[in-house]
Amino acid sequence: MAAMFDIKSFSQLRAAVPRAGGMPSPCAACSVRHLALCAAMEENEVHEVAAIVTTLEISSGQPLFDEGEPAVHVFNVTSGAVKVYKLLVDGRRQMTGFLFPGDFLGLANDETYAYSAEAVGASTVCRFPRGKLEALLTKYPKMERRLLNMASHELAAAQEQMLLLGRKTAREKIASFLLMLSRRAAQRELPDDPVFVPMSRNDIGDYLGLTTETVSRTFSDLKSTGIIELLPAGKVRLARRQHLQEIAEGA
Amino acid sequence: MAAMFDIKSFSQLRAAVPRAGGMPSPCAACSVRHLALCAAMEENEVHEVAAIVTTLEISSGQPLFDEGEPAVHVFNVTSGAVKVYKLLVDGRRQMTGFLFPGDFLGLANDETYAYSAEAVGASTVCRFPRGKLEALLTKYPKMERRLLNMASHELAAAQEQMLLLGRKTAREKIASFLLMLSRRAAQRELPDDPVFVPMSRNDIGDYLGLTTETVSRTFSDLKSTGIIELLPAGKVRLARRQHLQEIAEGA
DNA sequence: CGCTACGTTGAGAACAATCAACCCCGGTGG
DNA sequence: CCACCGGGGTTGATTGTTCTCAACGTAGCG
Repeated sequence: MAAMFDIKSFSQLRAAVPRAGGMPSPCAACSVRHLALCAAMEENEVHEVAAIVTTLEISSGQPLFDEGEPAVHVFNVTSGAVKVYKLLVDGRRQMTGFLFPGDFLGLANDETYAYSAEAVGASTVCRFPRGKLEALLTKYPKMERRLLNMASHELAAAQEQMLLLGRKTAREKIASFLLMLSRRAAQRELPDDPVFVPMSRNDIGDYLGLTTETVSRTFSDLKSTGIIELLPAGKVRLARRQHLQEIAEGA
Repeated sequence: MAAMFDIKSFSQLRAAVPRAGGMPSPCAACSVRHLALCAAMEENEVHEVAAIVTTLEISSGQPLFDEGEPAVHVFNVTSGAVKVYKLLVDGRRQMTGFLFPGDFLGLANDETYAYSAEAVGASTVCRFPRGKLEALLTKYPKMERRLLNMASHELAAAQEQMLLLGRKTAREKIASFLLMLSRRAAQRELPDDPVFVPMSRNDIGDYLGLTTETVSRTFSDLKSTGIIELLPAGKVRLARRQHLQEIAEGA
């Protein structure tokens, strides 16, 4: 298979953010506002968000923050993808999520981040100072409600992932993973059938609790059964989606 | 080993809730208020919570709700313990959490519960109609903030559990589990060294992504190494806590 | 007083991990 | 310009941890 990740094809994940350099309000033109925290805000209120936000361009592999650092910022992904993970002392890694445009990260009860985050391919995020965001949440309870909803969604996703990690076979894990990527792409109005898989086999393994080799073998296996097709540039066609769905559910 | 669970010893989990039958405000005397959602409320405000709450006595094994049911209520555990889990179609089960007094459950973005919940031993919970609680959250933003904090804590715990499920060995899982129980008991000012383990080997297995047999073998193994001691009535002494800690962290 | 549920232990099987070789592609520097 | 190098992916052979199947003990309950 061709390299799973290259910058050119990765651009398909980038939501277009048409704005002139130095424009004061990146939020007004934000293409993922309907998915993000800011969905709670009216047109005439977003400037208050814009006032505290910094837009950052993150190049591939660059960290946003590391586990244990003081949690001074929270983030919203606006283009590209971000992976978040935890490590054991001997280096074993568990990816706890892949985040796409509109997704939120950095919530911490503690004063430090509970996980590390880094860009998968070139990405952009908007960054909020934690204190200022909290002030905004206090001023706009509907924004806080929105955040609670997002956290609650995340919690449901985390529980689904626990089911996957604890009880599914390698085959079921990969099937679930591909369908999850497809569903999330559809939500963002990106191509969801030849679905774009921007992360490496190793990253996928660390997300699903498998090794690189098992991920690779399982892809090959699903391919040889005609359930998926591996296309160039990291795209995967879900040739028999219904069958894939059944595998994912453990049927 | 003696049965891991019996009603008599289970009573140690019950926080004393001294109140006369039919008293109007169970919340005023609630012994876990400082841990629960109501921690956000002042003395003179709890009656508003009491007005919408119903206190339920749940006997061992009785369900609170099942995955997929309309999510009309949310709950706060006040005594005993509750297990929450998800199922695959063929019956494989993943426990997504064990909840103790003060813990909250039933958050659902969707209109249906994303998981099932049932009592582990006789327990009591207080039940809120979802709509009325939401109204209260709107009236008292500090309560909503409290809920967000609780959700955020849960999220961190879920991520920790993903690390466990995806990357830890059986031995590491059991060590982590025992320490988690001990920590949570300490938070509730219950005995944390001979720690009380109220759930069955099977429940533990479904929480840790292991089989009953592996759980049992691993307990035996830790015991024969002198790291833990299995006491009657489901109590476990963490004889070498530091060592257990190192195992849990993967050292 | 047997029955059932739970726990323990053993033997063997199986799924995924590990160790290893190889390919392909892209980038780099001689 | 092309050979080298390194990262990612695939595939094979073997190992090993955990699962499965099975037997048995014990405690509590009807």
